[in-house]
Amino acid sequence: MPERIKDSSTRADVRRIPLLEKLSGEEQDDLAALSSPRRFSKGDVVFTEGDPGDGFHIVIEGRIKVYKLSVQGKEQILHVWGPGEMLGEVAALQGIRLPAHAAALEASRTLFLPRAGLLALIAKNPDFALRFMAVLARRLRSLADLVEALSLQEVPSRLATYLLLLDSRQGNRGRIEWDLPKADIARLLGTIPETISRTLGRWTRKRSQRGTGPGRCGSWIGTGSGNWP
Amino acid sequence: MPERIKDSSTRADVRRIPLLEKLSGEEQDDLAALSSPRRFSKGDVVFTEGDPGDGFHIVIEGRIKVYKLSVQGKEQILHVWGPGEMLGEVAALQGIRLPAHAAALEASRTLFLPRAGLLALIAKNPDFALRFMAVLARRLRSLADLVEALSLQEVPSRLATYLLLLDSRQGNRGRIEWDLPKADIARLLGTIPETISRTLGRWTRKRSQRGTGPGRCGSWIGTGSGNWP
DNA sequence: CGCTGCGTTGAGCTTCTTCAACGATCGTGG
DNA sequence: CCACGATCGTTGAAGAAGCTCAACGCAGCG
Repeated sequence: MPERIKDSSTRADVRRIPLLEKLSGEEQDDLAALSSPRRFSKGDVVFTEGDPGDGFHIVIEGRIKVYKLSVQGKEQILHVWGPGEMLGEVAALQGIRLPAHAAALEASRTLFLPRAGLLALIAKNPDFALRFMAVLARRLRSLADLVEALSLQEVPSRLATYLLLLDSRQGNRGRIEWDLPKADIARLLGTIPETISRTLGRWTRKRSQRGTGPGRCGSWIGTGSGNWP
Repeated sequence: MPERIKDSSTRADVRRIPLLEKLSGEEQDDLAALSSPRRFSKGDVVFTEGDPGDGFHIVIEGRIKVYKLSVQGKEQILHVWGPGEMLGEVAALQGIRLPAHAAALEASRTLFLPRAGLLALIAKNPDFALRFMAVLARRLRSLADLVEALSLQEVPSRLATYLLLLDSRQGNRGRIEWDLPKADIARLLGTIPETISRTLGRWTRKRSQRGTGPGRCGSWIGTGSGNWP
C-alpha cells in the first residue's frame, strides 16, 4: 500500500514540526491528509512574487531563501529558512498574492498546506493561533533588524554582526564556518560579493599588521536585538 | 463626577477604534476600564528602544513615528501611525523589550492598554485575534516593502514612489501636499533632507527645460506592492 | 527686530558598485 | 588520468551615488 506508506511518512513529518507537534493526534492526521510533500533541488524556485497565496510551505529538510528582485535583477534576501520554518504564511493567511520569491539553497523537502487548512487550524485551535502569531512577531523583528542594518549600518558593520551571529550559533568560539556561499551572504547583507571579499581582505591585512581584530573603532557592532537574520 | 466623565470619553474612544468596534459593549467597558488615555505634545517620546513591553498604545488622534537610531544618531523611521493604529503591539504580545523608539510628530492622544488586557482579548475573542493577526501581517508587508526600497531602489525611485502614494491618498491628482516635513520624509526614505531637496530640484529643473516629468527612464517606479509606508 | 526652524545649494569626499581580469577548486567526460 | 568548463572567490581601476559640512535664504514668531 504505497498510499499508506506515503501517508504515514507525512504524518511523521508533521509530528516533528515544532509548530504542529502540540496538536492532537487527530488534528495531525487531518493535516497530514490535507498536506502534500514537495521536493526541490538546489536552485529550484519554490514560488514567485505574484503567485496566489493559496497555501504555504513548512520546511522539513534543507534551506530555502525568500528574496526580492529589483527591476535590474539585483537580489535582496529577506530570510533563509530551515527545517520547521514556514514560507509564504502571510499571503496564505490573507489570501493575497505572494509578496516575494523563494528558492531552494540546497536540496530540500517541504510540506505544502493549503490555505483552508491554515484557516481551519487557526479558527479551531487557539493554541496554534498563538504560536502562529508568535511566528509573525519573530518575522517582524527580523525584518526590522534588517531595515536597521541596511539603513543605519555600513557593510563592515553588517558583516561583523553576521559573523558574530554565526559564531554564537556554532559555538566553536573563534573558528567560524560559512553557512552560505559568499554571494548569498552578500545578497543577505544588501551588498555584493566583491564588497564582502574586500572587507574581509582589509581586516585580515590589518590584523596581520598589528590591528586588533576587524578595525579599532569601538562602536560599529550593530545595536540590533539580534533577531536578524 | 470627573471620574465618570473621563470613563465615558474613554469608552467613546474605544468605540471609535476599528480594531475594537466589533467587541461587545461589555468587552468595550472592560477595556475602557483597563486602558488609560495619554497625551503627547509634538516631539514627545512615547517610548524608547529597550523599554519593557508591558502594554501598547492605540492612536486616537495625531501621528506618531516609530523609528530606529544608529549609534551615530542617524534615524530611520519604520512607520508613521495615525488614528486607529497600534504601537508596540509586538513587544506587548510577547512581553519583550520594545525594539524601537516612538515619538509624536504632532500633538497626539493615545489609549494605553496593559499587556494583560491584550492577552485576555486575544485569548477570549477569536475574532479580535484574527484582526490582530491581520495587523501583524500588514506590518510585515510594510517592512518588507521598506527593505525592498532601501536595498533595491535608489533615492529618486523611493521618492517617486512616496509621491505617488501621497497623490493616490489625496486624490487631488496633480497637486501634492506634503504630509510631513521634508526632514521626516528623508528619514522615512532612508536618506537625508539635502538629498531629497537636490532630487526634487533636479526634477523641476529638467521639467522646466523640456523633460517629461521626473526623468525619462521607464522603469524606476518601484515594483513594491504598495504597502509601504 | 532678531531668532529659530526649515529648506536649499555648493564643494569635497567616502563608500560602494561596476566592469574586467584572473586564480582556485571541483566535477565531468574524453 | 588529465583536460576542460563551470562555479566561486579575489583583486584592481574607474565611476556613480549619496553623505558631510558649511553657508545662505526665508518664513514665522517671540
